Amino acid sequence: MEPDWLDESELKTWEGFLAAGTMVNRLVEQQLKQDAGLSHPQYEVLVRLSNAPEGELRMTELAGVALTSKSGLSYQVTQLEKAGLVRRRSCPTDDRGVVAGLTDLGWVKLRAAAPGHLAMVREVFFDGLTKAQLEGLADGIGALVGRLRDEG
Amino acid sequence: MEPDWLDESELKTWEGFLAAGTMVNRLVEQQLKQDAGLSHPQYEVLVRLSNAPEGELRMTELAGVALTSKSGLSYQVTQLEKAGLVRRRSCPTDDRGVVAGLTDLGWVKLRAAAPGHLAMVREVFFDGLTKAQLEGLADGIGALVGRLRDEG
DNA sequence: CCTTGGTCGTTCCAGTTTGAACTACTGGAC
DNA sequence: GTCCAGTAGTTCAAACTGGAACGACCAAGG
Repeated sequence: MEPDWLDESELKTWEGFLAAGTMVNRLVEQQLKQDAGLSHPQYEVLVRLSNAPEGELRMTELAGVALTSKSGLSYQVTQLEKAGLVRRRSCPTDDRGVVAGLTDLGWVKLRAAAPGHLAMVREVFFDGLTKAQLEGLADGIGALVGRLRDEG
Repeated sequence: MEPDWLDESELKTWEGFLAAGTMVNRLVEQQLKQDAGLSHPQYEVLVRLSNAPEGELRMTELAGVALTSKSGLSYQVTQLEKAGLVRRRSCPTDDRGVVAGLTDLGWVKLRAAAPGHLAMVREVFFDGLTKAQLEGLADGIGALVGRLRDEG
């Protein structure tokens, strides 16, 4: 006997959720790579840092936002360091720790990349939605994220 | 002067959208790998094939659903072929073409993997949403997918 | 026929991702 | 002090990824 499978509407929602995530990511990725030479994860790192005091953050805090695994973050920060956009220094209060911080060039690069990125986000995400759809989507997403954050 | 940046609510929605996609994908991926030894893309291929007549589909049709690039699909099908779950044969009506089809073992594997996968999808996605939230989410996703499918 | 522009699928490559070690350190218990 | 379980971050191997280049084929026009 089959377990209760997804009904037609559920299936469409689930597949749509996966497809939308994939497609949106791909478009954003391409825009960033083309216009700024950054990958999406790299851009995310710059943004997180720019929102932190002094533009600095512990590695763990950076990874905690679930963009990638610890090792993935290590790799990306190394790339950004090679590009001169980010600098590592050891954490003064914990000798195990490392804090990554934006360099001047990092700030410049981020400011230069932001408008193009923003335009793409609007184009592929917000512009396609009515106000009501956006509200509904936001509500659902909020519920999802809240739940996922709890159960790990 | 700054371009019109996302307001607080928009930002939360956008970041949530990315985070939800990432987290859900990770959990599904882990479940499949652990319980069935399949990656999510591989499972997707099996599902698409199982929904096609005779359990067979042209490579292009498989790739068209935006799971991966052409080369990525080629790779995954090769992996599935090595595992004995999928078989390739040349397309009778087009000598360039290749049709991939489920083997008996492929059907068995898929049927065995489906319940666990379904349970995980319910757990991380549907169970966290009220009926109203699900409707809103479905509506928004539908709009997004419709729009993205058009503009490539 | 024979081009010619296009499609199909694979292969190659360089970049990226992941989990599993591994080292170095922390902070509490004793 | 000295354990010791746990955490921070890096490094490694193995897998996966997308794009570009490729050979094979189709199909429309002359």
